[in-house]
Amino acid sequence: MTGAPDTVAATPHPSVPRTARERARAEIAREILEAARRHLASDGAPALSLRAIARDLGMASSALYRYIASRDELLTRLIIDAYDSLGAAAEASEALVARDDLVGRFSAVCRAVRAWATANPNEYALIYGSPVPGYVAPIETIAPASRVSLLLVRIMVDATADGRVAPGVTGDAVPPPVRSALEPVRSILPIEVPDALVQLGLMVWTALFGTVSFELFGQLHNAVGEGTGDRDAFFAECVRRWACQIGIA
Amino acid sequence: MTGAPDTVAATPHPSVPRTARERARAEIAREILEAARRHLASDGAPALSLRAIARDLGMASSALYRYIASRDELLTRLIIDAYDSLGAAAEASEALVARDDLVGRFSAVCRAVRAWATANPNEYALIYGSPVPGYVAPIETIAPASRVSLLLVRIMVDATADGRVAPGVTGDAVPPPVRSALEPVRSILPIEVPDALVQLGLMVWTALFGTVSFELFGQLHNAVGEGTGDRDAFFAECVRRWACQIGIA
DNA sequence: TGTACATCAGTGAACGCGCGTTCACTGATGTAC
DNA sequence: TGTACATCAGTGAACGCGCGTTCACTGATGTAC
Repeated sequence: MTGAPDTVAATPHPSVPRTARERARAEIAREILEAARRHLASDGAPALSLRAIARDLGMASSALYRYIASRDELLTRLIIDAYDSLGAAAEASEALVARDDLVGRFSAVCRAVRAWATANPNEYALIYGSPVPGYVAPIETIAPASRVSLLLVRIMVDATADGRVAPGVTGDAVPPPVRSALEPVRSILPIEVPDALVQLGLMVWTALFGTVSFELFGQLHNAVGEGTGDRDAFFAECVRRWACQIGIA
Repeated sequence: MTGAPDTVAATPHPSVPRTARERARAEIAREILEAARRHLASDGAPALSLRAIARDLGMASSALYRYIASRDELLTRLIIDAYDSLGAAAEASEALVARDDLVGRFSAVCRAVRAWATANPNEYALIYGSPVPGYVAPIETIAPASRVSLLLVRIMVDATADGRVAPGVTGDAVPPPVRSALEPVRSILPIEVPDALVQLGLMVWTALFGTVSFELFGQLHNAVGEGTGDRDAFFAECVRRWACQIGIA
């Protein structure tokens, strides 16, 4: 693992591995992840089996250990992958909207989250469902996990900067104990953002994923219609009202 | 299973089994459920093992099949149990509050849900976490699953009946597609309850469990403080604002 | 009250399965002279 | 360009584990006469 940095830098394509062995290795590493994703998508995380992945790739199960340290490490990679995939989808949708259309940006994020979750239910369950007992997510997952919330945060920051937060929110104080609870988010925000907006932002963030989880995990049964477009209409109405609640509409 | 109804009705304690065999059977059935609950609480649903339960009770694993049909059936019983336990806790808390104190009743329900979930994280994950792949909840779970929502519904009905819903909610219409999506809940509600209140009620219900899930499943890490009382303060503030949102405060 | 028979809880062995991980090994690929 | 050695991907057998479920059986409890 000492390597030779300048040798690498001297090659025409520094990011592409040079030797045949390295190319093969990268390729197979990719195939392992792909197979793992396929199994995750079809059977869910609890049923993810290293032996099944090895079978898929036509190799001995022990060979996987040249590429991954353990099942937990593979799970971690899948978790990071899922967060990144969701984050990228949300960012792409949000980027299409004009910067000063705050409600549009907010709606785009919400819709993207729901669409991604619906398209990738097992990936969604992996990151937003019940934690696997005994598994602890390492630090590397934190950054990817924050991508969606960062988008929401930026919308609130922009709203504050442009003076477009409803007066009902700006003029709304928050008790001292709550202020202290909000410290972690506060610390990454400009002081101009009012406490109430931070609180409301957290509530809407939580409500967004709560709604998506309820829909995906079957909790809306007998509560919200399942006819054509019913769920879509309900969700759209939620989004509209959330935007009002954080005072950007 | 034909039985003799009048014989049973003639006994002094009709609900108590008569013969020694029946008493023993009921007792052991209870012990099995208790052991299952213990394992669920300590290791979580995915790790629940019939053999482990049998070991706990000092009996052969095959003997369990005199009491349960399969692992899935046991899971179903635990799910019903969990819903009932949560429902009973929420009902008990809510019952202590004066009927005309709508905000008090609402807060009591919210706090009870969070308290129960915190005290029984694996039970909570069983009913509100990611669904077990391949397991489908049978109809018997529906009624127990509705106990909490029924409490919330009653609060909204009472609020409507007493004319105590904020005018901002009463005078708020909802687009026709949303109306259609809300049909299932509407059908169990008096016509007087405004559409907007139904929508808002669903949103708050979803937000409540979304918040509890986020806290329990570790998603609030780096978002809401974990110092003494921080989470309590944040949750209390959420509850306060939810009450405003549904227009009862 | 006593006997003959039916019911049924519980046993223990077995089936058949799949899993994660380790280890000594082989043979191909890469490297230094 | 050619040879000697080091690296390392992949193999296949094995370890040790646990699981849900079935089945023929035994012996105690209950029932009918």
